[in-house]
Amino acid sequence: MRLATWNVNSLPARMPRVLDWLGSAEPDVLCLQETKVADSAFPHAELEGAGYASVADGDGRWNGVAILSRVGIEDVSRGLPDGPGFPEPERRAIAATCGGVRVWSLYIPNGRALDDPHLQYKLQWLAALRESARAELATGVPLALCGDFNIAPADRDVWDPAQFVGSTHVSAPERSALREILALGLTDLQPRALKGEPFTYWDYRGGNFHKGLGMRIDLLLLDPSLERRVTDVYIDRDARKGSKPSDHAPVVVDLAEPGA
DNA sequence: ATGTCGTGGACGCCACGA
Repeated sequence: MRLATWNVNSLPARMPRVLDWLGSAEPDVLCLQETKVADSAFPHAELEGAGYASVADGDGRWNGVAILSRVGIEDVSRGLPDGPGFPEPERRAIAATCGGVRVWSLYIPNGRALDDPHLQYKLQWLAALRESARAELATGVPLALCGDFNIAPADRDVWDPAQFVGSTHVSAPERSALREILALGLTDLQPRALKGEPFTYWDYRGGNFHKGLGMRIDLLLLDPSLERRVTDVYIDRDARKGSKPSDHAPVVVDLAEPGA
């Protein structure tokens, strides 16, 4: 099974690129974030035409998550149980069982600045995610948490750690909240570094992509049963190139059949 | 470290979020 995650920064704006990518990468399951589309306008039919069933949770201008699958989508759940709001709950989590894997598509709050209330919201959100992950692991169904975590797990996951002192995405509380999730027994898959950089996100501004000024903030967290099945993990850096790209690249994992 | 995006409201630009 090929499983991928991609923050598309507006699905309506990115449909040509997404359809293109589905055709070339042929993922079995694709988690999307920042779809920025209301459920009533979600392009289910167009994706069905490309061979993918889809489920979504979005309310328009901001946020929005979805899961696309060609290996089934069952037991869909929207939102993060007991998650915080800002002030109301936002569309940042959807889960479904696809091909025997419990897949979560997650868009963790940005945090904005270390002294911003949004950072506390982010930490509360991660704590609620940890409790959801704990409950999911207890079911025994293979679990994959996929998405834009808005956290660079280690210093090597940003282009220059010195530039990030005092910023979100690298702070001790954020990294510690992520470590607490991993401590439940999940592995942060390390993608093959293409062109020597492990990044998944490059700001649109300043030609950052071409200068290699990126971050690894899009993560695949797998439980041990899935981690044992991994045959490859990579970032599709080419998807960040060309006309009207997202500012994120897809992260892809290939899983051998269970017991293979 | 920002020179860019995407969205939507009231426009032919601005505010906001990232």
